[in-house]
Amino acid sequence: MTKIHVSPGLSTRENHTVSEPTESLESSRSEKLGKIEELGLDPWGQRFDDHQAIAAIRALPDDKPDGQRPRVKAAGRIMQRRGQGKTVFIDIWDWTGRVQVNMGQRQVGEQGWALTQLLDLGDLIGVEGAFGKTRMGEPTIFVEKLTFLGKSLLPHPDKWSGMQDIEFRLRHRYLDLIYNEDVLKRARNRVKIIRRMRSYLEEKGFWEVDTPTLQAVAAGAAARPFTTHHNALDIDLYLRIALELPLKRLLVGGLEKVYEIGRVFRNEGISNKHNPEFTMLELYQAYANYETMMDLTEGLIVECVKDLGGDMVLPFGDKTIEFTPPWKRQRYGDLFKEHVGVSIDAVDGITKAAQTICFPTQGKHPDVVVHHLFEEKVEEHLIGPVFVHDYPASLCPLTKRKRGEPNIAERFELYIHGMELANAYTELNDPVTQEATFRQQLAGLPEEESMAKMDEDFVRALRHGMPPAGGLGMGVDRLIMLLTNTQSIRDVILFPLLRPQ
RNA sequence: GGAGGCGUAGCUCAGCGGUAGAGCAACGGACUUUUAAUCCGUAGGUCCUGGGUUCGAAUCCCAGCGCCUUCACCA
Repeated sequence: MTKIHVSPGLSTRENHTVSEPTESLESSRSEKLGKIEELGLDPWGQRFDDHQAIAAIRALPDDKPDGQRPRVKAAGRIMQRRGQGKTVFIDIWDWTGRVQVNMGQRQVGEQGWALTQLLDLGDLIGVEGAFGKTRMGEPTIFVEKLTFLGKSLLPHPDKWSGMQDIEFRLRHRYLDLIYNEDVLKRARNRVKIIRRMRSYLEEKGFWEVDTPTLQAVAAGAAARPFTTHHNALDIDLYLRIALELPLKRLLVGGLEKVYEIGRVFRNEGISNKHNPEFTMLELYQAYANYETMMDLTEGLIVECVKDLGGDMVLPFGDKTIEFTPPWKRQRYGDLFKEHVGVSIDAVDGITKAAQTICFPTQGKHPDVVVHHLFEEKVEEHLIGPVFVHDYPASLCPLTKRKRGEPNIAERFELYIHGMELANAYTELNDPVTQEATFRQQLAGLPEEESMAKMDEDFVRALRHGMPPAGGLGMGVDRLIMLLTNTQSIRDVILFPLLRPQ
């Protein structure tokens, strides 16, 4: 991509090399790279041991008199440069912070000073020297030894305006991390949240397992899968759409508490709440039920919130979310009555309510109408966190029924800020019902149309006896959105899917 | 997939029918405590792509591509 022009009107200046006027920005940096080599230095750097985090250096006392100043060693990227004749001030940045360093001609030696002249914004350097303050009061590393650690051949974004263009940021996330502070902070918080999830589940006695991403049948959820192909076996395979069925097989195998935090792939639309690949937490606990899952879910998220800083009230957009436990637990039917104004089994009232929002009811199962009304009228009020539980059974055919209430399924969804964040059941462990329901769902649908897939092997596993169990699925990306006040899923996923350019 | 918006220098943006502009970055020069350093000088463009209208298009029109917003779809 480098443009190299040979212009006929070469410079008339003498005694030193002048860069070509038409030369690209990149090749002037390439020239400097050559000059760094001529100094006998490695323009791509070498191992640089025992450097300190910039934040740690900045925490050191900076008010000692010359001679008693702490010795420090740092590595980082050049963010700004202010020349002042025979001294130069450079801001270097690492993932903990930013600090000013000073190179004086006398202090860094002949080679160091020659190197200083070749430094560009974006280059990586290592510095060693004393840490103190300048006359202007700025904490500064006064460099005595300068080490070159890596050349940036391409110019970096504007030091002041940074990167604004969203597309540019997404396609150059590595620069976004450097130049937009929030991006690194959010990535950091994502790491913290997932780390705390793992440690919490470890404390509770769960095993983390890995189950296949490539599957012969993409089952466990109603979603369109991605297709791929295995050459040696000459078979089509699917990328998983859920973690559920392999994990439940492990329940059959005697693993009483298992979970997986893993990527699932759904070949569907993209929006600020949907990425084609996203991270799910699914966990299953033998001899438990959906109430066990409520306690566990609440504990898990509360611990994550604590770990982010301890404040139980977090901002989200123009609202705040109060995470202090215990969270509300409300029956689906009660919420429906409260916000729609009619009872969940009052068919006439429901039809009338549906008409007020112009939702056609003809030929529809009453519970389908009920759920549409729920989404329209109730969800927006669920700022929560709130566990909505005891769903109409027809909405969740693969869930165990409540004892003595055959029309109610033991399921909850956790709502926070109107968003469905987690979904949990008392798992159906009856293979006969499971298979019948599968078949009923598939009835009359051509293979391609149906998004719910029959997994014969899974039903066989159930026939060997799966313990009664509670199961939970949670959208990890969405949880991170809520806990980090992020409106778009693309900003909690480092590399969201973009159309190739 | 529908509707709307955006796409101009490496980055951030202005220009919206009459020679392509600014700040930062870059290049040459001055300056040993600056901090968005300053000062003097220089260079930098497929105005997203392709058509059309016009004497003349970055600008107006059409199509395409990409991104954003929103709706639809989505356990």
